[in-house]
Amino acid sequence: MGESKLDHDKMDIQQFREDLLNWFVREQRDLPWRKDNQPYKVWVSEIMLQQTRVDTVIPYFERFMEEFPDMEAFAAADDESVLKIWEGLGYYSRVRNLHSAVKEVVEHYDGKVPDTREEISKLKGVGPYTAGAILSIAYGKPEPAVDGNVMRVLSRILLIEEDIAKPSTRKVFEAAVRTLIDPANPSYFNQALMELGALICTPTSPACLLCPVREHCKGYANGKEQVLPVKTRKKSVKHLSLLSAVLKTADNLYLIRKRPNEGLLANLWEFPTVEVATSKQYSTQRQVLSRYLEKEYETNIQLETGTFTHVDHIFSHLTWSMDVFAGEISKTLNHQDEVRLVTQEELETLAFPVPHQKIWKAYKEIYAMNK
DNA sequence: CATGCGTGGGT
DNA sequence: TACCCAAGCAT
Repeated sequence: MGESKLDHDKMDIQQFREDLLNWFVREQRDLPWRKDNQPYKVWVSEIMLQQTRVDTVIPYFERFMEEFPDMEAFAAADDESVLKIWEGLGYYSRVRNLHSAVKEVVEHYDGKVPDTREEISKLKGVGPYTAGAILSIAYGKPEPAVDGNVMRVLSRILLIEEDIAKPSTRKVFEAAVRTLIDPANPSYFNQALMELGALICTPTSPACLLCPVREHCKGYANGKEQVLPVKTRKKSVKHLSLLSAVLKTADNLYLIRKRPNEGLLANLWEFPTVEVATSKQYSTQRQVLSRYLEKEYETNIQLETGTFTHVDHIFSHLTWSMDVFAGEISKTLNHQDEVRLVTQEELETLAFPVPHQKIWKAYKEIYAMNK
């Protein structure tokens, strides 16, 4: 008597919270964005961490906070600096949206990050996960922050077999978190679930024997920890062949152009590049590229006979196979927004996608112009 | 709801 | 090699 199912679950939930949070207090990693809970820092770190590993983010976060220590500093930054500090981190629309949203907060929220889901969700780039993360970590609010870690961890603990690849499934886990979350410390609860997913309850071969909440785990109890979460995989990637050129004038200026302001690698700079149907012989490639460049830039261009490098790059949804020529431009051209002739030093202040960084690195090594 | 959007690491 | 994965969001 008095041992209703609800009472039993309540007891279990309290023990679960205690075991989880004790583990987190003991084992959490020392990360630069955990030094304090300033909303701005939490916000920046959460945007950087979207689909991105902790080890990758750390140096970016340090540089970011050094250059833009507060929202006012970041709001005042120019677009090129904003893109440059994100160079190599990927998903570049994140920083464009963050810049826009921080300016919005500085100008229309009196410099204070909103503390309700309703208001914070209006900011560009702040979706359901990021809203919950900021609200719980910076403001201590009992809001779910459901990311891939949380879905994996809770699918095992609660033995939830819904397909986590489906967008609608997130709601199931948000409901679960609302039941489980520790009202006394929502910040640690949410972070602990994610930390557990990163350190113990990993995608492959979870370390169940080291798990602080193994006794609460239905997946483990049923021998299903290896088959959870259920996740359907997606489509194959498309392969593209590209020809690219590093073009230099007689007075050592390089031709670069800005990519379109939306879509893949939006607003980043690149060496002139053209897509071709298939990879062909160098002589044919050289002809195709030469014709393209002369038509595009209406200037005389002399390409070297063979390519100086080949770059393969794998994106999440497509691959580039790039053959790259070096060449000379015989005439200068008018400066435009999208096309520029720049010195080596100027070039290196601008943001390039990784494959073009590889091209530039190979070019400098081959033409012995390091330093 | 499905798709596009980066990059680097792991097996 | 060829996947799969990582603190998602906008459209």
